[in-house]
Amino acid sequence: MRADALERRNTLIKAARVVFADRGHDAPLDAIAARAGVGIATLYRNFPSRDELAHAVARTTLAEVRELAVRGLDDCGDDPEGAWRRFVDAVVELRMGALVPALVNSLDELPPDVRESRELTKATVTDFIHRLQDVGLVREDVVPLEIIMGIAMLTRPHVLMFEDATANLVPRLITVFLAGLRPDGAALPPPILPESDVL
Amino acid sequence: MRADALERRNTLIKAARVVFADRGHDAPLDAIAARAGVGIATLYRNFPSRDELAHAVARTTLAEVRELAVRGLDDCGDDPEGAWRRFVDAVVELRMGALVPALVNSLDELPPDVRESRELTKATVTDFIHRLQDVGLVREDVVPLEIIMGIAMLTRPHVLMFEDATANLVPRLITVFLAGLRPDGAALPPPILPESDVL
DNA sequence: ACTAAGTGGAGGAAATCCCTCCGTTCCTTG
DNA sequence: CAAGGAACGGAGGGATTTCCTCCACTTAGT
Repeated sequence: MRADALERRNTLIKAARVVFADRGHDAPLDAIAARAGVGIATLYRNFPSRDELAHAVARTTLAEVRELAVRGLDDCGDDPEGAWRRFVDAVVELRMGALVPALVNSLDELPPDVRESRELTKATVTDFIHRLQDVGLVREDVVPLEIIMGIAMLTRPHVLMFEDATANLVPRLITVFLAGLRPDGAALPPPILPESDVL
Repeated sequence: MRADALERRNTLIKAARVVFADRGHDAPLDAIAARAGVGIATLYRNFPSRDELAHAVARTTLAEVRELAVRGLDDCGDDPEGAWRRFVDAVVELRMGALVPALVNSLDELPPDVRESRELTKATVTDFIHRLQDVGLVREDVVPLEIIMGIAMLTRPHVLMFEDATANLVPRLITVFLAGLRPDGAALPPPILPESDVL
């Protein structure tokens, strides 16, 4: 494969991740090509179908999440609290909210390697959270899956819901959510949210 | 206005609320008419544009939320905890998640009465939450608006994201969120979430 | 029973999105 | 540095979805 072609391919995957995150799993493919600064044909040549593109995104994202969880587990000895916070922040940054449909909708036709990656990631994240529960940072009456789902729900595509406001809002909501996950209450960073006119 | 026509109009508003909640603010109007058991023409006769329909939904929903907040304030003396929980449950039931775009996207062209209703509801809910903060049920470092937004985010349309699983998931996530809002930690109902294959 | 208000849904118009095709560009290798 | 082929871009026809009008028919109300 030609070097520049490979680079474009990766650019496409990155663009797809952003566009999926911003506009949902159904975003027009043209928008992805445009964001990648690439012709629509290039997209189709690399990923004949939307699913294949989504799977490519899933592969890299799942790998990243897994790596984050591994690192989290490593850091658990020293500073579990920091490890947890860093993990969540990074996962939020990845905004896998829009990815869920691709991983769930057609569970059966999921390519084996993606499915495998999914299981692996799930297992590692579960380990990590169980560890946090052992240490007493996360309440016991919560299933790891729920935590992931909560983060996913809170980081789902906004579709211009509130534009600027959201930038500060989501991290705040995540923090509240995290506080709700603790056996004790946890402090919150000060609200940056402007007294907007929303609602 | 003829009696049966009025009834159909209300049916349409109810149907619109459900469909908007299920499929988002962009749901096809045909789907709404179908759910109301009514021809598409009837919808257009009553609501010439999508916005007018959305505004009608907003009017009734805002009024309901306001009434809930008023009741919450009333019950605050006896049983603030129960009042809060009942309020949240009811608001979750209303699923105003999908309504937000209609109230935010074109803030300027919002019909005066809707805008007014919005302000009124906002004020009452804010009062309610401030009261809860005074009583020590809700942490002080959170803005009422954020709470509403959190609930809205967690109750946004799922679009078949996980179907059954979600039914149990959302209330659980709300509970975690509420726990995160408390100065202390709060207990959680037991997880009903099946060990699904999701993610 | 009469009338006017109200209804349903077919179907053309419009918008969106998909995806192929082919002339052009630019890596790469010798 | 030139030749060959890999890779590109984007126009545009086709398919799909959604909109929304139009009019023959139905029904509430007096």
